[in-house]
Amino acid sequence: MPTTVDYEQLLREVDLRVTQPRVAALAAVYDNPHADTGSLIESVREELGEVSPQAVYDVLRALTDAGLVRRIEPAGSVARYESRVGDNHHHVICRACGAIADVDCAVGDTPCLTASETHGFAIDEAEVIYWGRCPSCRKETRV
Amino acid sequence: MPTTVDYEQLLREVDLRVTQPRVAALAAVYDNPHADTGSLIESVREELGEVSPQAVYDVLRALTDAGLVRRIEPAGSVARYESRVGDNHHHVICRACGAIADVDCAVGDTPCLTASETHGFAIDEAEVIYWGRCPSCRKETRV
DNA sequence: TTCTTAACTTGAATCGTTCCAGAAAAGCGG
DNA sequence: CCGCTTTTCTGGAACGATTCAAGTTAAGAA
Repeated sequence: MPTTVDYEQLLREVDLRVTQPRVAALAAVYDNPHADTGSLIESVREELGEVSPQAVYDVLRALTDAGLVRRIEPAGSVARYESRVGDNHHHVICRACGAIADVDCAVGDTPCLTASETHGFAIDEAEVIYWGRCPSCRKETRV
Repeated sequence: MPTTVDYEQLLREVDLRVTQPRVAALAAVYDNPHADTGSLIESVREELGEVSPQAVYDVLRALTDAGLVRRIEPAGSVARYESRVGDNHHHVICRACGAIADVDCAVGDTPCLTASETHGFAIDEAEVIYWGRCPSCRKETRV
């Protein structure tokens, strides 16, 4: 579990000024995987008191641009953020409740990076989303 | 190239009433692959005259629910629709201009359907998006 | 044709997100 | 430690895609 000092270190490494909202937002993303912006705003507020939503939006954008966090936008959902970056993992999402879980690459490190026909595109990332139903939603349907 | 009769046939097959907006919207999706809702509304209006945006929204939802068209929502983009359904193909999207092209499955029919660790999820679809730069945007950068 | 149901119109509302101008704070050189 | 410069944060408003609600119209069955 990273400490405040670790978060400050991460920020400095990407030339971002160390501010309370940034440290708190970074910690919130680490503590709440796949959380949406609203949840993160709440987390930051629990830590620091009143903070404007726009500040959190700005911070998340800065963190995303710097590569410290990853923004994911599943269809039919609001933007979500996660702290795992650069390891080429994917996601499995429940159609019913929207729950998200991490899935490591099925085949080696960059499995789907090789499309059959690229139409001349220079591909730099393959994003994979597995759609299905999570365990608890499967139970509910059976009842 | 399907005709109006073909579209009517498709609608009847899924127990949807045949209406002018529906036929026009279905034709629009076939004629404009990966078009967003706004473009489809325009296409329908060129065909039928004044049609309310909500009608097109409703029609597209009905067509999507019926499985006649597929709705895709790339991150950072509005909803788009395509007529290719049920063939498990994927997409390559340009980060710069948002252009979308179809990509057939790299490995057989259901390549990525086998995640390494499913967390108990019942997976029914694997959605793959290849992110990169399209040929024309690559040219622009070089200049 | 007549009836029933589904579909369309009109109008407004919602919600996540972004933009703007001004105030505040952090970092840095002195 | 002090003041300056730059960046960030605040507060408010705006935006745009999508959805909701109520009433009217049209499609398909009897």
